[in-house]
Amino acid sequence: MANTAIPTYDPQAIEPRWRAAWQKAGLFRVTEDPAKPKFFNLVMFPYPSGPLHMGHFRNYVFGDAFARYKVMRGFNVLNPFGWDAFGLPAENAAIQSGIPPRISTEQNIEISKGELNIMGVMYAWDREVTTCNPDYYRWNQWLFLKFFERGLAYKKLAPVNWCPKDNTVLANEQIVNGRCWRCGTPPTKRDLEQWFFKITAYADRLLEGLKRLDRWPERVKVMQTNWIGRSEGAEFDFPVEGNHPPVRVFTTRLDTIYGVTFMVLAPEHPLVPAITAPAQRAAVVAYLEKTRTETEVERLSTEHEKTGVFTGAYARNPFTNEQVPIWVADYVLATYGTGAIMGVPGNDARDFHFATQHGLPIREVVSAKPEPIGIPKTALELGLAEGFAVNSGPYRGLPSAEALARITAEAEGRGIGTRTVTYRLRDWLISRQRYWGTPIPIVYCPDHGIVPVPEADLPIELPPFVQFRSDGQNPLMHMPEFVDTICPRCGKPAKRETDTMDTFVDSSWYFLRMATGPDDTQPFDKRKVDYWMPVDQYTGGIEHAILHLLYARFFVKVLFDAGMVSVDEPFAALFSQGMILRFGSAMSKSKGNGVEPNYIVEAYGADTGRIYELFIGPPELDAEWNDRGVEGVAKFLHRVWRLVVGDSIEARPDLAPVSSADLVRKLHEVIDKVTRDVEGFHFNTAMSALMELANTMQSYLQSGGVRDAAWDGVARDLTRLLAPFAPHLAEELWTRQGQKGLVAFAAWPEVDQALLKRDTVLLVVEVDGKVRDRIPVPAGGDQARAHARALESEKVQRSLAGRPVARAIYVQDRLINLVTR
RNA sequence: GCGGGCGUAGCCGAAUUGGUACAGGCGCAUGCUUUAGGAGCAUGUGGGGCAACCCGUGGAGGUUCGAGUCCUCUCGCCCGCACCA
Repeated sequence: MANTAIPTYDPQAIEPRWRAAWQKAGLFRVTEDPAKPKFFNLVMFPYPSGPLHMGHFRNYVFGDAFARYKVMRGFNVLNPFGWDAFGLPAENAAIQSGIPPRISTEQNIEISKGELNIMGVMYAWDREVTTCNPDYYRWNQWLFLKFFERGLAYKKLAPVNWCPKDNTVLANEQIVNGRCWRCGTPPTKRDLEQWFFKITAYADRLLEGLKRLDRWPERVKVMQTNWIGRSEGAEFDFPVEGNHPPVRVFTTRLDTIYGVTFMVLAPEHPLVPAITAPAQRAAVVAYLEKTRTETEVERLSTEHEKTGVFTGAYARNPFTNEQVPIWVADYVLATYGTGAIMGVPGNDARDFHFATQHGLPIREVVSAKPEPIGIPKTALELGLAEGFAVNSGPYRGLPSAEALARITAEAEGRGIGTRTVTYRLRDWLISRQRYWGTPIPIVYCPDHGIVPVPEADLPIELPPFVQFRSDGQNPLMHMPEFVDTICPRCGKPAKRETDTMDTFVDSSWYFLRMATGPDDTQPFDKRKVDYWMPVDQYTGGIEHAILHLLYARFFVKVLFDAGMVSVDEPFAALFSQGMILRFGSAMSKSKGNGVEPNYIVEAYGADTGRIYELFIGPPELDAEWNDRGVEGVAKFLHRVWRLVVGDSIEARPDLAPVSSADLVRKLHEVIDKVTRDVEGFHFNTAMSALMELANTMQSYLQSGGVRDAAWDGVARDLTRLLAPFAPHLAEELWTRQGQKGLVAFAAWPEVDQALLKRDTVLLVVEVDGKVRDRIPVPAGGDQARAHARALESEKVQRSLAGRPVARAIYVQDRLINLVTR
C-alpha cells in the first residue's frame, strides 16, 4: 500500500528544523503590550539536577502546550523559566566530588536546557532566572532588609529542629512525619539564635486569601488551612501558690473550667525551674533531660504513653478556688498557645489518658443531658464534647456554647482572662548553617549589635570557591576574608553573619523577577509586574502544597503592604499534576526507572513523547508509564501524517459510510471538545478527541470520500488543533498544506455552532426505563411525533406486549421513556 | 483518630444538569501485506445465551419514569494532618 512517492513521517528529520524556526520567529519573546490581553503562564522552576527524565517532563509539557494554546488564542503570553539553583544537593555533591557548586550547577543547567529544547519545550529565555547568580540573590538580600525594616525579619533564641545529617536547622514546614523533608533523618532539638520571618503576622490574611482562590485545588486549600490551624479561645491566668507569677493557659473550652483537676506545663516552659519544689527537683530535672534528648520520632513513637512528673507546686482555680497540682509533661508543646494547659480529664481525651496514667481525679463537666450521667469510660466517648455543663457551679445545666460565652465574659469582667486566637502556624525560620545559599546581609558589631548591611553595599557576595570541611560546618565561618568586616554604623571591626537563607526565600518572588527581566536597579519593575501579575496559570507538583505556595503568598502580601506590587495573591489558578510512575514508583535517577528524553526523541520523536505525556491519564493523578502506550501514540501521529500528506487509504465499501457533512460535524465537535478540555486542563480527553477525529477522517476516506475542499479544511483544522501538543509535526503539515507562516502563530479554530447541529438524531426508546430500541428522528422534534414513531418499532411493541402507555417522559433529541405503570 | 478523595472491561481510563455505561489507548483475536522474527496496516473485541433476551460501574438498601452520578449503611484503597489544648 505504501506509495513510494509519498514521504513517510520522519520525526528526526523534521523536528530540529522547526525548533530553529520558532527561535528565529521569537516564539514566547514578549513585551508588555497594554493593547493585548496578557497571560502569565508559569511552571514551578526546578532545582537543576542535570539530566531530566520523562517524569519531570509532565509538568513542562503541560506548561508548554498550554502556553502555545494561549498564543493561538491571541494572548500576549509570558512563559518564562528558571532555576532554583541554591541548595544542599549541589553542596553535598561538591563535598563528594570536589567540583564547586557554581560549576556543577552551570553544567547541570546546560544539560537540562538541552533536553527541554529537544522536546520542543520553549520559553522566554531572555527572562531566565538563576537564583544562585549575584544579580538575583542580591535582591534576596535587598528584600531581607525591607522585611527587617518592617519588623518582619528578626532574630531570636529558640529551640529549633536540627538535622544532624544536613548540619543545618529546618523550618517547621520542612519536618515531614517527624523527619527532615530532604534526607529523612530525624531532627533533634537545639537552642540556637536564628533568623525568622514573621509569617504569623499574616496568618489571618493568608487564610482569608484562600477563600478568594476559586481556581485552586480544594485539597491544597484544605492543607494550607489546616497548616495555619486557626483556633479561637481564651487565655486565662491560674495563680500559683507561694511567691510565684501566675501560669497562663490557652484553652478553647473555658466552659470546662470547673473540671480542672491538674495543670500541665511544657518541659521548655520558663516557669518550670522556678516553681519546682525542692523535693521534686531531681525528678523534674531528670524528666527535662529525657525529653530534651529525645528526637521527634521517639516522642511520636510513645504517642499513647503520656509521661510526666509532678513539680510539687500547686495552682488555684479562680472559679472553684480549688487547689490543683502542676505537672510537667511533653504532651504539652512549648510552641503552641502559652505552653501550658489546664487539665480537664473529664472532657479531653489527652488529659483523660494523662489522668488515668498518673492517678489524677476525673470530674464530669459536660454531659449529654442537663444533669450528670457518669464519667465516660473510654477516650472515644470523650471529645464528643458538646452538651450541657454539669458540676459547674452557677453555670450548670447550660448548653456548652452558652456556658462558654458566659464564663468567658466573667473571666474578662474579672480581668483574669481574655479572648484570643491561636495558630498552629509558626514563624518561618530562614537561617541555614550552610554555604550554598544567599548570605544574610547582617553584621554583628560589638558596640551596636545587629546592624543591617546598607543597600549600597549589596550584594554580599558568596565566595565562589571555598574549602569544604569534613566536620560539616559551614565553610564561611572559617573564612576570615568573609567574616571579618567593619560595622557600617561605626566603622569598627565587626563580624558578618555566616548563615545563609532558606532556598524557599529564593522561590518566593522569582516570578516577579521573571515578569521584569534583567534589571540592575531593582528586584522587579512595578510597571511590568502590574502588567503581568497575577500568574494566570501556575503548574507544579503537589509536594509544594504548603511550603513554597504558602511562603510565596506571604511574600506577595508583604510586598503588597509595602506598595511594591498591586496584587496580594500571586497565583490566580493553580494546577497540581500527578507523578509519572514506572514499575510502581516515581521515576527517579536513584531508582533507575527513568525514561530519558533522548531515547524517546530518537525512537519516536519529541511529539510522540509529548502527546503520550498528555494522553497517559488524568493530569491531576499519578500515571504508570507504559512503553506500549507510547507506541500507540506514535501510530496515531503516523496515521495523521498519512491522512494529511495524502497517502492512499484502503477502501472498505463494507463499512458504514461517513459523509462529508458527518466529517465536518465531527471536526466541530472535536474543536469544541478540545477547547473546553484544554481550558480545564483535561489533556487526556483532548488527545482522545483528536484521535477520534483522525479515526473519522480515516473512515471517510475508506468509505469512498475524496480529498476535496471540505476535506482540506478539516485537515487544516486538525493541524491547528495539534499545534500546541505535537508542534513539530503540526508545523511540517502546515507547510505541506501550502500555508504561510508558522502554525504556532495561527489562530485556534473556532467552533461553528450551526455545524454541530444534526438533521437526524438517534432517539433512545425505553419501556419502563429499559432501553428497547434506537430510532432515527428529525432533530428538535416534538414529543407526540417521537411517541408515535416509537410505537411503530417492532421491538418496542414486543416489550409493551399490549400494555397501554400510562405516561411518557421525553428528553428532546435524547430519549423517550414509555411507562406502563 | 480527624480531614480530603477514590473504587467502571484483562490493563490505563471516558461518560454536561440524574437521560444510549465503557469514548480513546493498551492487550487480545482474525485478516491483509512474498512480511526473515514479537514489524506495519485493517477489522473485531464487557459477560452469558443458538436466539428472543438476560446480566453488568466494590457490596447492601433507598429516592426516581430513569442512578456510575443523589441519599443511608457497609467493605476496600489512596492522600494530607497527626498529642495544636
